[in-house]
Parts: sequence; structure tokens; C-alpha cells
Amino acid sequence: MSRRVLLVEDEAPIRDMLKFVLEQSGFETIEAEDFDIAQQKLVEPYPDLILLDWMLPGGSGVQLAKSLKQHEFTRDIPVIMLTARGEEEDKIRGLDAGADDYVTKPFSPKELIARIKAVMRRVTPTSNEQPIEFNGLKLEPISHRVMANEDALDMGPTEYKLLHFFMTHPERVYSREQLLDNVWGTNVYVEDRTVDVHIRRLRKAIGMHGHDAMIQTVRGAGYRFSTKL
Amino acid sequence: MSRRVLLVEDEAPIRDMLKFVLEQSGFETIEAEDFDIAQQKLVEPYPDLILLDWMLPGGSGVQLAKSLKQHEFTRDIPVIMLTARGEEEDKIRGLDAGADDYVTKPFSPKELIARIKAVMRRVTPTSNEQPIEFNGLKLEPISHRVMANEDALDMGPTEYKLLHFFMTHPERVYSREQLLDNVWGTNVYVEDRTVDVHIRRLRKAIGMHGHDAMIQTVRGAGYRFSTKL
DNA sequence: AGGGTGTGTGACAATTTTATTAAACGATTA
DNA sequence: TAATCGTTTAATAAAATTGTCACACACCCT
Repeated sequence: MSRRVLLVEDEAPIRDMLKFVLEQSGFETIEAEDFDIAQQKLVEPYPDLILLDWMLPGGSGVQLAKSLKQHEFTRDIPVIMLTARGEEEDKIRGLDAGADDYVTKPFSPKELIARIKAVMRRVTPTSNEQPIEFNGLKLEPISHRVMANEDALDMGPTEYKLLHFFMTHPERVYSREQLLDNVWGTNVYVEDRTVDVHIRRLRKAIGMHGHDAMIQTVRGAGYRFSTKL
Repeated sequence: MSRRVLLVEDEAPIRDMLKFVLEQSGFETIEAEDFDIAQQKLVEPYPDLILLDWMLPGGSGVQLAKSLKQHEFTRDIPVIMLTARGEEEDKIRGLDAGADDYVTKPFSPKELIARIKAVMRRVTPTSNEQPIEFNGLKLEPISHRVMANEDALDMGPTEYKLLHFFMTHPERVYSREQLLDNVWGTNVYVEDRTVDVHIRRLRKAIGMHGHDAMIQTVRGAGYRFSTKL
């Protein structure tokens, strides 16, 4: 199980508190107090998750988040942002640099741990870079590509993530809400019905060879990826 | 489905607004303006979630939160705190009484609803239901699907629920009224005979392999799911 | 056999849910 | 700043499901 967390926080007392909480729950923690130190510690073996204070001095928390997403090897490490309450939430949301979740201070240790575990559960299968194939529809995480019997398919980022989630969780119904949680991430406030639109685009994208039959509507329950029928 | 929210807030206008927002989203709301009234309303049936203003007069919001966690029957009810932006964060952090989430005023209705749903989802984890099988007729709750010897069967949501109920309560007669209570839900005004129609639809759906013989009519009493005869 | 009662069936209109399309929006880049 | 790409929302169309009815049918009793 993935257990290593990089903790980036400038205030020593809070850092210590977090370290304590994390270790109580069996996580190994690597500490960093600023952008530079964090960069230094970001080498093999990479942490399984990064807990990042949004408001590092000089706004370098934002910088770090962006930098993480730009480098191939760190792109897939899940990030949980620690945000202070007073901050204008819309701004933060707007500046979203690809965090997987946000935790607003103050938070309970219980909540923090729960969210860390939730994110890890969600992302871990993603970090498995093995191609996945069903009935000639192949998704290759490494090249970030979807092939249908030798033809490369074209789709948007959200459709890719959605398909990835489906293919790693086949033969299961997911409600629109669950899909939003798992594909869009928690703390994202989007209409349920938006899922429909992305489902449609995904079906369209993989439909040329009839693969869209695997994306199934389950009336009153949600959607399912299945090879049957 | 979880739908009842206890709303504890002293300021009437805000309370009204919240009530409106909640009911718009299909939640049933119980209102309380202070500690005592909240305690009074905290009886069976317990609410599924409590929305609690942190800053009730006299700090009784804190009291209530603590009291909730001390009583066995209320301990597991998730609590979302409403906190005002200006408040001293550290104090709150220290006083943390185990809230499941915080929402900072002012907030958007959408955000509030999203958080309520998220908390409910988190607290009610997927009840891992095992597949049930009788004579080659298999119902899989996870994929929300019914299979008859490798063939996927097609049926409407009500027929699915009906079959689910039957398969989890085999070898027992149920009157039409009992079926309505258990499958449709209590306090639903529907004709008894409507059950007949759904029984027929269910039989038709599972009939291709002769599985409809398990849905048996008990004249004068109701219907029964049985593997015998 | 006939009447009375309870159940099966097909059709139908209302309602609910999902699919589809178009437009608004937001962020990024030229 | 305009142009572009992708996402979200809103509006509309399409489809599936629902409860009820009217009537056919089956069973039981006298």
C-alpha cells in the first residue's frame, strides 16, 4: 500500500502537528518548508501523495503545484491542498492547478486522513501504468492514448479520465455523483447532468468501431462499463 | 435514501433561506433555533445529517456538537458546521468537536448542497452486497444487473427492486400491500393491483429461461419467490 | 352451469429520466 | 485582445418507465 506523503508547509508548528497526525495513521512523512526544499526532496522514490499548503510565502505553493503538473514524473502524484479559510474561494477554485482535493483549515485530523485515503484509493489504480484492454479497445496510460484496433482515437482530457476510470472499474454501476467524485474530484461543484454530456462525447469518440456499447446506461442508477451484452 | 436534515441556526432569515435551499434539493428539513430546541427534536427518527451554526448565542453550538458525540445514538450522525469567516481560526481548530465538514459563510447554495451530499456519501459507504443466485438466475447488486445463465436480462428499475426484494426474502408470501411497502416505500399512494402489473413485467423479463416459475401467485394471499415446484 | 371473486394481460397517457444539441463560459495561447 | 480549446450549463428532443384501466381468464363454491 502507498504510504509516503510529502508535506510542504512553512509554519513549523503546523508542520509538526501534521507530521504527528500522519504518522499516527501509519504514513511515512517527508517534510519540506518551502518550494526549493520541496523540489529537492522530489526525487526517487517519489512520494505517493503531496500535502501542500496553498499559501506558502511568496505564493510559491501555486508555483509548486504548477511545476508538479508540468513534469512528466510528478504529474500523476496526487496533491491535496491545504487552504486557509479566509481566502476567496472562488479565486482559489479558479486558480486550480490540478489539485485532487482541498482541505480547508481548520480541519479535523479525522477528515484529513479520510481524504488522504480517499484520494489514494482513487488515484492508485491510475499510477498503474499498464495498458488496459477490453474487446479491442485499448487504453495506454504511458502514451496517454486510446486505440481501437490499431486506430488512435481522439478525445478530450475529461473523456480520457472518464474512460480510464471505467476501464479500471468495469462491471460496476456508478451514479453521476460517484463519477463526479472519482473522475472530477471532490470539492468540485458541478451539475450531475454534466456527466451525461461527457458520456455522450466519450461514446462518440469510441463509437466508430462499436465500442460505445460498453458504456451502458443503467436507468435510475447511473452508468456502467461492461463487456457483456 | 437519506434525506432528512436537522438545521440548527439562530437567525431566522438565514434559517429560512437554508430551509428553502435544502427543500429545493429534495431534503426534508427539521428546524431548531437553539440548543434546547435542537435537543428536543433529536429523537427518532433521527436526521441523516445535522447542519449546525457554530456560533449559536452562548457558544451552545460547540456544546451541541460535543453532546452529539457523547450519545450513542447521535454519535454517527454527520455534522456540517456553518462558520463565519471572521472567526478566530485557531480557537475553532482547538475546539474541534468532530465535525465532518465545514462550510464558511457566505457560501453558494450549490456548494452547500454538494457538500451535504458528499458527506452523506462518505458516511454511507457502499454496502457491499453480494450477488444472489437461485437456479441460474443471478442478481448482481454491484453491477446492478440480472443474469440468466450468462445472458443479461433487461428490466425496469421497479422490476429490479422487486426481484431484489424477492431474492433476499425467498420462500415467503407477501401481500400486495407488503410488497408496496417494501419495494415502493411507505406512504406511497398506489393501487394494490399495480403490483400485478409489475409482477407480470418481471415474469416476462426473466421468463425466457423459465425462471418466471419462481415468481408464484398465492391466491388470496399475494406472491412468493420460491425455488420449489 | 353460473355467479362471484381474484388474477393476468395489453394498451395508454402521464411522468420521469436520459440523450442531444446549442450556447455561454473560462482559461490559455497566439 | 482576439482566437481557440475544452467544459459547463441550459434548452429541447427522445426514450423509457410508471400507474391505471378495461377486459379476459381462472378458480371456487353452490
